[in-house]
Amino acid sequence: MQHAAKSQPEVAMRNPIQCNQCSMQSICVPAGLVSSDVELLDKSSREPHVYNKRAMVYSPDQPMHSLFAIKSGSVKCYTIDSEGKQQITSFHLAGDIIGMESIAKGAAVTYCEALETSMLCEIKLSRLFAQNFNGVDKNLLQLLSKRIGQRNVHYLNVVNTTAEQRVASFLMAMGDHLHEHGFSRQEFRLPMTRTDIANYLGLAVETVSRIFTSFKNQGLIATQQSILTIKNLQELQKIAA
Amino acid sequence: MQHAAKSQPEVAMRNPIQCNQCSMQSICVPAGLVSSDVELLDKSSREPHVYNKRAMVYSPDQPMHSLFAIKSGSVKCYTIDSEGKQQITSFHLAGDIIGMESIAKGAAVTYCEALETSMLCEIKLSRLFAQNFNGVDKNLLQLLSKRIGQRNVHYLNVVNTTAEQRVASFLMAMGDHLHEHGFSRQEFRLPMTRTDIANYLGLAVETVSRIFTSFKNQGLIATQQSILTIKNLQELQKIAA
DNA sequence: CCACAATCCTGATCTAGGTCAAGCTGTCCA
DNA sequence: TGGACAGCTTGACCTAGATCAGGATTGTGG
Repeated sequence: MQHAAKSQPEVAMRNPIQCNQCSMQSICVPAGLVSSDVELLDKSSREPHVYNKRAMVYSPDQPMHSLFAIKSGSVKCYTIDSEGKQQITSFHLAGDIIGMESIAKGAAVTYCEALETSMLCEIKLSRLFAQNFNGVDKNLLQLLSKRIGQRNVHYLNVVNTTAEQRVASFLMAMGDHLHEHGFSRQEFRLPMTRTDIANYLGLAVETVSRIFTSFKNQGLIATQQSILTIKNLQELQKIAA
Repeated sequence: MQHAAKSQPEVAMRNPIQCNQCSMQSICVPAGLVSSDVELLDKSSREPHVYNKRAMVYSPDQPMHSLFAIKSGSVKCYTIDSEGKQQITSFHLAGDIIGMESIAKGAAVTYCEALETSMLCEIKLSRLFAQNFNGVDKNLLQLLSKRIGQRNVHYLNVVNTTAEQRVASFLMAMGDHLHEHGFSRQEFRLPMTRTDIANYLGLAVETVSRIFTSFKNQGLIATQQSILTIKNLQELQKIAA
């Protein structure tokens, strides 16, 4: 992800990192493969594709037999309801694998749009299955299982919680995710708009804005442009709980 | 599930149905196996276990390397928050496979409790993997993928919707699920309390109760005890949308 | 078959957060 | 370099649904 403290810009775009050198190896689908197996991966599974801000990665009903690994940047997944209103189901940052909910149908079930210039690797399922890599299925299975758990956690964060709790746990989740991928937990860029955050959390923009202001006044966070600093992790955590 | 129109009580308990005769075959994990393979399944994967009302199927952190297929009855899955309050993440009826979110951790992440006398088959993952059944992994994968999609749908039904919409789409979802498994879409038993429904949908019990009454007054539904009849599917659907 | 506990319903208030309106800030391009 | 536009903030008001309180049903164990 385009990040304040540790950004890796177009370099990787011109010199694609091999899977066995990739920083995402431990979380990527090929995780658990010995390095020699990685070589066998389809070339298209190794070369990241660049998406500009607002570019669509996939759309509902589009046939899809791949997952995508986000090497850098971020995306939002959303559906459009009967009144044409966007409803965001998830945000994904560098280090995430997306598209898991498409496997059942063989086609995308949501829109997926880049929030900023992003690099994604396409991982073709057919290759994974055909080459019958040892351990791949089990890894994939664990990945999907984990995702179900994450969806449950997000659900719990939204149902039966106050607006303050939702925003606090959203910020904590962002920090935790980035931290897991070697970035700072307390200082990062929010690639999505307040409107997107509000939509995702089931709140009005105004509410999100007010809560940000309130958190700033309490000295819990600081912002300048889209850079967010968590100044009091403990207290924010307490609110999120 | 214990059902008004089509119930299958203790019979199956005493004479366990073989997997290849089981009505759930098409949705169960062994789906896609040829019948001869089914014979190889662990005996424990074929004999349903009976859980009485309020019996716990599993609890968080309990080591778990199985899925459970609900042959009859129903369960609720929930977590307990920091204040000791129960928060229901999902209900499951006959025909559902549960425990998918436990695969990643190798241990349960929620409580799972029978809502009524229920029969569940334990499906050991180790057996499925060890015997390396052809097609099992792919089926499992599709199952998990589908579940992620379902979790998203439920999330969308709760975020940014009115109380009326939530209750309507909850009832529709119940009907649809039962219909998929050969039961009546419009007349069924609600095995969970209003309190449980409210908790699941992020509402107060009183609100759920009022909406049930309102739907009754509008002639959309009828209830007697826990039997619910959807009298105007179209209208209810319209509200749910 | 009765009693008592759980569940369900209904009415009266209260409030978190939505909605509406308007001003502010930053950024992009002519 | 100055609109114009998208995003953000703030204030005033208003409603959906929570909370509180009580009463009606149900169903369950002794």
